[in-house]
Amino acid sequence: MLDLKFIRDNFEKVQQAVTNRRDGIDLSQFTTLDEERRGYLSQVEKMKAQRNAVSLEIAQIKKNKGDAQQKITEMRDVGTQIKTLDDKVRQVEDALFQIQARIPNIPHASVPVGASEEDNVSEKTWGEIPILDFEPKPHWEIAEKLNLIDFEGGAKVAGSSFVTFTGKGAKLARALINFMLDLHIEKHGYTEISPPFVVNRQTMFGTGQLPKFEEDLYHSQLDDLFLIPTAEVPVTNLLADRMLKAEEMPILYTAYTPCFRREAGAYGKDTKGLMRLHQFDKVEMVKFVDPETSWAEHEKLLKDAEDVLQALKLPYRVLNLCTADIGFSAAKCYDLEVWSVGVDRWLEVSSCSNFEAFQSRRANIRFRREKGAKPEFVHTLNSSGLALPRTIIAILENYQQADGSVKVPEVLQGFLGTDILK
RNA sequence: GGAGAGGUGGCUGAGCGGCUGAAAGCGGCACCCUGCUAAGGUGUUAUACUGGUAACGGUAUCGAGGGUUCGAAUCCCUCCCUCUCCGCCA
Repeated sequence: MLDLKFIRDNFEKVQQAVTNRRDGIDLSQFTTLDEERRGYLSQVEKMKAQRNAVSLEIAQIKKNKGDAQQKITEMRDVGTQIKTLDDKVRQVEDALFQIQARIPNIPHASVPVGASEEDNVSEKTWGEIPILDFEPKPHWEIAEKLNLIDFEGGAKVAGSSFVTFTGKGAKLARALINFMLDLHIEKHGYTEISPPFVVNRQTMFGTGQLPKFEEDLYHSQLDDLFLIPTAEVPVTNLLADRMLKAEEMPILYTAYTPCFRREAGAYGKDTKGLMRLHQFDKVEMVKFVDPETSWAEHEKLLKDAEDVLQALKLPYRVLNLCTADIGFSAAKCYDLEVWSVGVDRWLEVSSCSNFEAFQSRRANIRFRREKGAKPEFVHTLNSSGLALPRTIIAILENYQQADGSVKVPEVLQGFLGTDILK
């Protein structure tokens, strides 16, 4: 969320950002509402000041055993007027907030302006695309043949786009989770968090999923609780309403969680195999940093995510997402895409974003630069490190052998207890 | 699910319906004193919105939302959360 005063003072800039993002939000009411709000506010505050003053007088008069009836009657009227004006203020503020809460973050200057994902800029590629001397199979065929995944079982117990990992497939997922967590904890200095997989409305607001994207979330009406679409949500909000000390930052958290997404509007897309699921596993990294350092931390975060792919020896590229493609809350976002020979395309396995103060303002995560200084909002960042299903796709497809077996990436062999899946 | 206790500033913790934005302590900051170590003294120290170039004002905020009242941290109602005990269950 952007600061109200910032929007007021930089209205053109905000409008430009909205346009560049191809975000449909209509800002035309903002200025009117903002001015209306301040108008009512100054009116009602004057009346409250008067009421406060007269109330003191009444107290004095009563203390001296005088008759305050006249003033009390006057103030009774003022009180009623205050009540009506307060209602108006609230109404206007609600309307204003509806707009404010839906305004996306301002893209950083280094974000390419673009109209669609076509305009994302490839910053680098790493690794060699494997050349197979046989016709590569897609992962769903490999997985089914090796009994790693039960696609029908998932569909039966839950519905389409839910899968069940079985046997070595389940263990491969667990191996990946352990490998990634250990890497981030031991090599990259993150602290492991195992958060709730279910969160309340306020928490979803804090990271920006609400109010705009409610239809993408699984929701329990009875409790007004939501299944998390990413660990970013509970982990970032873990520090909501906190006042951090400058010296405790940066705070680095990593967490494994399942992620639940309704994928509304994506029906019929990527229905084969593991490409797009309603539930998937992911290891996430979250950072809370001093605003001065957040862009450097963003690059380091990207590196931490890349390390996973490099360790797995999977070829990938880094995209700098253009204005039309970055997420609502992000000021800048790199996507990591792995190449997979079976499906013959790039697959997104990580988004690495800097949110600057956009989330911390919503979740009220602050710090003091030094003792006695004014509180400021921290900057938050996060990156997948990585999402499992597409990583598994890439492993199965890129490591497949002519005989139908799959070699296990070296770094996973210890976790999986074997060097070949067959 | 049943019974009880409680939610106040960066933290701990007081607070008869009116001079309480909120005692006290801790912590922080500034200064002073102290010839060592340790300590001691004085002052100062919330946030947001809003008006103003500024100086400086105004308003709000004691879990949330309503209500009573001229006036609510303080009284009433509803809800949320935390803790303790009991029951049930991984």
